[in-house]
Order: sequence, then C-alpha cells, then structure tokens
Amino acid sequence: MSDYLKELNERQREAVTHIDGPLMIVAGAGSGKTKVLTTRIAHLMRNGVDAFNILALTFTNKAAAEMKERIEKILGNNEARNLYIGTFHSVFARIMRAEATKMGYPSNFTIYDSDDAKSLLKGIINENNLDDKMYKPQYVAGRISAAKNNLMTPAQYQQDHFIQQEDARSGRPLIGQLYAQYAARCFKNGAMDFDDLLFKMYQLLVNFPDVLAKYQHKFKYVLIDEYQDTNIAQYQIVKLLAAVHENICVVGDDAQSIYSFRGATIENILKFQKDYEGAKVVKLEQNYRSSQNILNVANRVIGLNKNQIPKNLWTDKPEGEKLKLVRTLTDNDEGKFVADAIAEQKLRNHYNNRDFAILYRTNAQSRAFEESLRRMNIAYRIFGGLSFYQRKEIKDFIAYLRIVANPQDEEALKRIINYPVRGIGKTSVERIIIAANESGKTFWEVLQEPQLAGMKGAAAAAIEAFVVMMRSFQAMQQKNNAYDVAFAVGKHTNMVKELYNDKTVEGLARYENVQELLNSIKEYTETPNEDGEVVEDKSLGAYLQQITLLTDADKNNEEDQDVVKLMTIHAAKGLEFDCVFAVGLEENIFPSAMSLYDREDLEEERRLFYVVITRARDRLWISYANSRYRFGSLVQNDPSRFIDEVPPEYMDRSFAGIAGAKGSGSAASSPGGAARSYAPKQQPAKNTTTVAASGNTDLSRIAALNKAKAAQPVAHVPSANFVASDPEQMEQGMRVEHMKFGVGTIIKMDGGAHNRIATIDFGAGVGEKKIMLNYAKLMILN
DNA sequence: CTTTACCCACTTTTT
DNA sequence: GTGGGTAAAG
Repeated sequence: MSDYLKELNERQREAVTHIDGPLMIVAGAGSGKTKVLTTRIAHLMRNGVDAFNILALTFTNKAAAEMKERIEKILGNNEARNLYIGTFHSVFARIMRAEATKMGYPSNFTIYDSDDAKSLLKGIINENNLDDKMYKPQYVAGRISAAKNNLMTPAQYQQDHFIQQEDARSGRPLIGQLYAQYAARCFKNGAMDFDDLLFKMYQLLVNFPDVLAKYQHKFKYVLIDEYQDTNIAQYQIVKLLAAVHENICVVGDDAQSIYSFRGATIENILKFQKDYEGAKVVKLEQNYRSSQNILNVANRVIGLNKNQIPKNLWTDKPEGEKLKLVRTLTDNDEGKFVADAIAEQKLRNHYNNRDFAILYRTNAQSRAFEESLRRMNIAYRIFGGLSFYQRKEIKDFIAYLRIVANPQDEEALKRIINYPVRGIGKTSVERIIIAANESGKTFWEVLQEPQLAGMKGAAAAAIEAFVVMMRSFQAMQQKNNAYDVAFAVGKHTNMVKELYNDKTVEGLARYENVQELLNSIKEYTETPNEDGEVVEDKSLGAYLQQITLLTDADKNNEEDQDVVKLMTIHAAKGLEFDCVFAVGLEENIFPSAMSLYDREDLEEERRLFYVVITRARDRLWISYANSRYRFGSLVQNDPSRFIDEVPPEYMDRSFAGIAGAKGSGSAASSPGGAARSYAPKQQPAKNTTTVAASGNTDLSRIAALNKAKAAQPVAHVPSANFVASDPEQMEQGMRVEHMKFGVGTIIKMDGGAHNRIATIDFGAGVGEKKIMLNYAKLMILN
C-alpha cells in the first residue's frame, strides 16, 4: 500500500507530497486530478494528519463519494470515513445544523430547493400586487441568488447604486424590496435556500468569532476541487477557514470553468497566488485520457479563447480515430443515427453500452435519443433533468415530513394543506396567509386558532382535523424513527391509498415512486451507523436536509450498470467515456441563444465545447440536425460555429440520411456534405403538405364550428316560474328542470350525504349529465 | 369547494 | 410536447 507514490508522474508526486502551506494545482483535463487529490489526502493521513482535521469540498455528491472511495482503497482501512468530504452545500448544511440556533434558525431548518424558493417568491410578488410578467419569479430569483452569491444583504442590495440602476433600467425597481421580504419570509419559515447555505455560513463565521476559531482549528487541511467554479461566497468562506493554517490546496482548470451563470468567477483561481504568498503551483499537463487526435482538437479549440492560464496539454497515447461530424435532417434522425452508430460500434469494436455517452447542451434534447435507443433495445439511463425528489408525488409526501420536522415551513404547509382534498380551499388558505402576515404569526400558528382568521363552520372543522392529524405525526417523531413517521403519514393522509386506487399508467408510476421513497427512508433509518466514531444523525430532520441536496445523478450509484449514459455536458464534467456523442451542435442551442452576443458568455460556451471534447477517450462524434422540434414546432438552426473551429484535418464529415435511405452513401461522399441540402425527397412531400394544409384549414374551421355548436348547451329557456328546489328532496325517478339543460329524469343518485350527485338524463341533444346537487339549480317538476 | 378544460410559457447549464 | 395556472362549470 505504501507504493502509492510510484503510480504518479513527477508533477503529480510533487503535488501529493507537498504537505504544509498553500498549493494550487492547475490540472488540465484528464491529467489525473482526482487521483492527485485523493492520493494527497491519503498521503496526509499517512504522515500523521488526523482524518478529523481534513476538509475536502467538491461541487457534486458524486465527486465526493468517489474521492472517499478511492482514499479508502489507497489506505486499505476505514479511517477515511472520518474525513469531512462533501459538497460545499452538504458540508455547510451539516455545520449549520449544529450551529443554526446561533443564527436564530431551528436546527431542523428546512432547505428550500429552487422550486420552493420560486413558489415562495411568487406568493410574495402577488402579495405586492406586482405584475408577474414583469416580475417573473425566475428572474427575481436569479437576481436574489446572484446577490447572495456575492454576499450582499437585502439592505446592501437596496443601497447599491449600480444594482438599483440596473433594476430601474430593466423596469423592476422593486426587486430589492422583494429580496428583503423573501429573506424575512425564509427566516420566519425556518428555511434556507441553496444560496443561504453559503451566505449564512459566511455570516456565521464572520459574526461568531468563536465558531470561526473552532472550525479553523478543526480543519487544519483544506482541499477544494474544481476551484475555478467557486463563487464569491465560497471563496470567502474558504479563505476564512484556511486563514490560520494556510494549508489550503486548490485544484482547478480555468479551461473548464462552466458555471459563471451560477456566480462562479474565474478570478478566484487566477488570483490564488496573490491571496497566498509563496503558494506552490503545480501544473499537470500530461493527459492520460484521450487520443492524440482528440487532444489536438481540444487544444486548438480552447486556444481561441482569450482569457486563460497558458497550458500545454500533451499525451503519449496513439493518434487514434478522427472525429466524425454528422449532419442529419431532423432531431429524430439524429437520435436514430446515434442509436445505429452505437449498435454498430458494439458489434464492430466490441464496446459495451457503458462505454457510450450522449452529451447535449440542454436537458430537453434527450427525447429523440431515448426513443431511438428504446427502439433499438439499447439500455440507457438519463442523468439529470427532474430528480426523483422533484416529482410531484414525492414533493407532496416530503412536504408532510417537512412540516413534522419544522412546522414553521409555510411552503410545505401550503403545498399539502388540501392534498389529498380535505375541504380547505383557496379562499381559506388566502385568509390564513393574510392573518399570518398581519399578526406576524406563522402559518402553522394561525392554523391552531382558525377563528382568528375568520374561519368557521366546515372550513374551521377541516382545519382542526388537519391540525390534529399533523400533531399526531409530530408526537410520533419523538419516539419513532423517520420511517415510522413516514409510514403513518402515508396511511393517515390517505395518500398511499389514493395513489393506489389511481389505475392509470401515471398513477401507477406515482404509487411506485412513493413506495420507493418509503423504502429509501426505511433503508436510511435501518442502515446501522458505521462502526467508526462518526455517529450519523438518523433523525427525520437530518434525512430531509440531506435529500434536498441530492441530485438524480447521486441517487443510485450502481456505477456498473451496462447502460448508455445521457446527460448534459455540465453534468458530464469530471467523467470520461470511450465513445462520446456530442449532439445538437447548432447555433442557438450550442452555443446557446443566450450567449451569442457577449464575448465572455461565448467563451464559456467554448469552454463547454472543450469539456465535451475532452470527455472522450477513443472516439468522438459531433452531430447536428438541419431542423428540429422546439416548443412543439419545427425550427431550423445553422450548424454551430464551433464546428468550424475544429481543424478539418482531424475530422471526417458525413451525412446520415433517413433510416434505410440508399442515398446515405452518396451524400456522404459528395463534396461539402455538411452544407448540402437533401433536396430530392422533399419535392413530393412539399406538395402533399400544401394540399393537406389547405384542406386542413377548411376542415379545422368546420370542426371548430361544429365543436363550438356541440359545446354550447342546447339553448334552453328556463320556465318563467323557475325556482330552485331543495336538493335534499330530490330522489331517483323524479322529473326536474335544469336552468340550462332543460327537462330531464333523475336516473341515479350517488355521492355522500353532503355532496349528493345525481345522474340525469336530459334526453336527445344533451344526454346524461352528472349534476352536483349542492351547486346546480334544479326545480322539481312533479 | 372541486373538477375540468383550455391557455400559456417553457428551454441553458445545478447545488 | 409538457406541465402548471386559471376560468368556468358542476
């Protein structure tokens, strides 16, 4: 085990064996960055540093898990479990859990994900009677997020001239006010959003010197992965934590900085040497991943960017295959082409599914590939997109648990107070919110005394029943574990039963998802604490805080499933694959339409292109479609400008026609294939579409007319003496008159005592209708 | 109060 | 094409 140093090259070893003092590792793509980080941590421990004194921060849970695993492997014991390794967010959440009460938060504080944050913000925008077209929650959330990532309080935001000017110019001068209200409401709800985990952490360290001292002392060695992606808040926190010992090691690659939209600033890595005088700098420039050809392309592409630390990435691997550029007619053809190519490569070069990745710019692009892979019977898995925990049914279920752990959580309450339906509707909720805002009480407190909000009768009774139920769950929490509470919630709210009774396909999936959630909670509570000294917090509160920070990619780490992987390029950073399909290389997609007009933005897109190129070990395809469906309609985009930045000598061009099209070969060999259009087959198609189109307009007009006629109830003029009768008296067989539907016969009665529903046959033209007697006006005729 | 039927906005990228 | 939000009917 002690020969781990032998597996390193000279530069790597230099970085690993540097123990005390600041160290910056500039690690090019595929240069063994993770290996260096993990080996360095193992080396520290070998040299007497206690695992408890090492903090390693990453950006994804996956990276953290991988590091931990690899360190364990090097060390050959389980000392690694005492390390503090995790994402910025999860490590800070863990610390905040211990320290939150100092800041006035409950230790069971809720973590709001972006959906929670947006819905809270939306409510606030409405309360202020602002136009949510102008004040789009997403936009406002973005401004607030940026402020927090720059460590700016609401007061500072409102006093900052530049920002005020910006907001005024964009026609949204009140954002500062919204920020203040949003922050106050989060606090009242006992909740932190993702940005707060950083922002509040910073405030904690600044405002409580004893806390700062404690963690400075604890974390004698600090390591930061992907330093180029840190934002101001992360940068300042790290600076504070490392200030005493200055045993800080950062690893990064400016060429792979792709998170500036999240406030990351490349400045942090560029000024490291100024921040820490005498810092040692090690450059890792040997690439162990990609073939010569792939690397050449990557180097040329990134060379077009102006801002960068000079590097010379090289490899001693063979030249390898050229890149393949593929043009298809449509997005569906692109999907088909990729699936075909995978099938072919598997046969010809003995690859497995797991050796392939399909990488795209936006999550929405996955559909065509899913369909074609499924058709070809190729196993795949999509990473990212909607995470398991963002599904409606899961969020609903978790909302209950959140209230149990933290009754202040208004967002969770609003979410489920009437789900499953229990007769607490919109007006009741509005009243409660108003009462809560006026009295300064929390939503939950108002629920305790619904009379104060002017509630009475059925609504008040429903609220009371709801409160009693929630209290019983909260009482359970004291004695029972998270799973027992969750099980009771599923049972007593009727949620599980309701989903079970929904026999539609989606209903079934929802039911299964909830079962899966319950299972995962069970697993969480039953997994015994690891035998190291670290006693993991198994409470409901800890569970909830943890899962909010989980991404889909983290959920199952069954790495070895033999599946093709589909994900965004962002999600693929740090990963590598034998064969990579970089798809959707079209203007407005990649580079994104949002980045076309700003040099900095465009350079970030180019870095993204660099990232996708450098994911590939052996083979790389680049594809684009002439036209594709976006927002449900067909659009055409030019080929991406990045295609022209690939030196032609490293790239083969081809054209993938429609499946089975004989023209595919000839098109591929024709000159300037990429620019050539596929004309011949389009002539007849054009004709048919025109014919169909003209026919369509008439048809659809007629259909629309018919529909309008049918939808309009047959004009029935109510009798002059029409008086609504008492619904209590209505029974099967009676003849009744309806205000709109006319005269009919009650053929069936159902529904509960207070919600009777009559099925009435109104005869030809109207037919049978189900009428809720409480609301419809009917007159008994007999 | 609840359900349904339209209408619209949505697409960068993530903790 | 989708999912969420709103208006009108039940």
